[in-house]
Amino acid sequence: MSTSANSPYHHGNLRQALLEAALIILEKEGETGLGLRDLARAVGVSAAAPYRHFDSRAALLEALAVTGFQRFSAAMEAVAAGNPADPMAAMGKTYVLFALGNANLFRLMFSPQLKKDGRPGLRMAADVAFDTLRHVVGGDMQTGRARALAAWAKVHGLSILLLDGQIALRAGEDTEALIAEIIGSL
Amino acid sequence: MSTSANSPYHHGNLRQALLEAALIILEKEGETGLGLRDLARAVGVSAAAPYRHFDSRAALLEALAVTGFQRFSAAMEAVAAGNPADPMAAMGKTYVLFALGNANLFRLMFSPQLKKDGRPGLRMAADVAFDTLRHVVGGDMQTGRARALAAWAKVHGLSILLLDGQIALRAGEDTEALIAEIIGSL
DNA sequence: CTCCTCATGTAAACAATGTCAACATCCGCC
DNA sequence: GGCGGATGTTGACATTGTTTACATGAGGAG
Repeated sequence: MSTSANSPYHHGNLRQALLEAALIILEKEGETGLGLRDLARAVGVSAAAPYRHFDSRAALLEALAVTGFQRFSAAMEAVAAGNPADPMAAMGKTYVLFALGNANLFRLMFSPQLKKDGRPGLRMAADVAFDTLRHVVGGDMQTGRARALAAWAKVHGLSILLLDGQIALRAGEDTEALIAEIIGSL
Repeated sequence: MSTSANSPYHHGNLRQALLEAALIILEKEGETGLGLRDLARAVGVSAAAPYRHFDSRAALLEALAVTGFQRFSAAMEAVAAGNPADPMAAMGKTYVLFALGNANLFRLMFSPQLKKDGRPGLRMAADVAFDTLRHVVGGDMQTGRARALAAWAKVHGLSILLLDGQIALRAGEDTEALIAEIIGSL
């Protein structure tokens, strides 16, 4: 029996439940709205229980961001494998769509808060993600480095500007079309 | 006499003093480190005093971000006026250098927190800044819209990636040179 | 000049939050 | 069968943003 009707003293698999509930709250309420007490209540556990699995709220956030980077990497590899002809364009589109589809998670991944205090796990996950990205893009970061960085900057900037609502859609304009158009324009 | 030895009951010009001290603390400690009580203490005033000039901490942050956008606009117009030949490149470089020179202020300007709750003042200041930017870039947003947005995205993304330390400098590499190189690569 | 008003500042309190220490419960291994 | 450590609970503490009631004094009305 996993979760019996009367709440058992031991949750069985907290940590995972915390992370899942945290992800939902994060996307719905934003990083600020994700309080440890609310989270604990949502999972049906006391306020101090999360501390058995995460050293602090920042550690919880870090774990969340790490899963975000893993998911991000997976999406990137998948789309690159699916479009062997022109992986760059496909990856750029996926990059932006990932940001739009996981807005608050994406913001958390690049949160200055988290990297302010050490957080080596986050740094590692980010490095892994971008290393695979670099690897897929093509081997020579020597010669085409500036071009690769420019492409990355453009895609990342587009993601954030769209996320912040800074780039407004025109009447009857399609988001994906706009993304493709901007990415396409060198 | 500006600040007399015995602190007068009325500060004279709080609000301005608050904003200036807040800007210093912001750049030194980050947005999280900017607490209302610390700020009040830094200015030599009680913890509740700021509420006579700002409805909430968010309002204080908003005012700070607004000044940031004004300063940003001024820098942009100045550099555009100074380089009539090729304003685009000069503005791009200034854009990135502004972000690097006012890291936490720049982050605050694009903080999702602030725009989450109305904050029409911030929205207005941002629109004004980007309108002048659009105006300088060139009239036809109709035809060259995608190109303009792509340039904006590239510059903005480069700013954030550099800010977050995501783009690492190589040994003996100059920041400005890297910026110019990336901006130059279409 | 005097007085009175209102903007500005203070003090004390409240609710909420992250966090910790002391205690309770129970899973799994000898 | 019993014991130990992992896991969860309770209660408390410090800190923060914020509000309410009160204090101060600058500056105009008479």
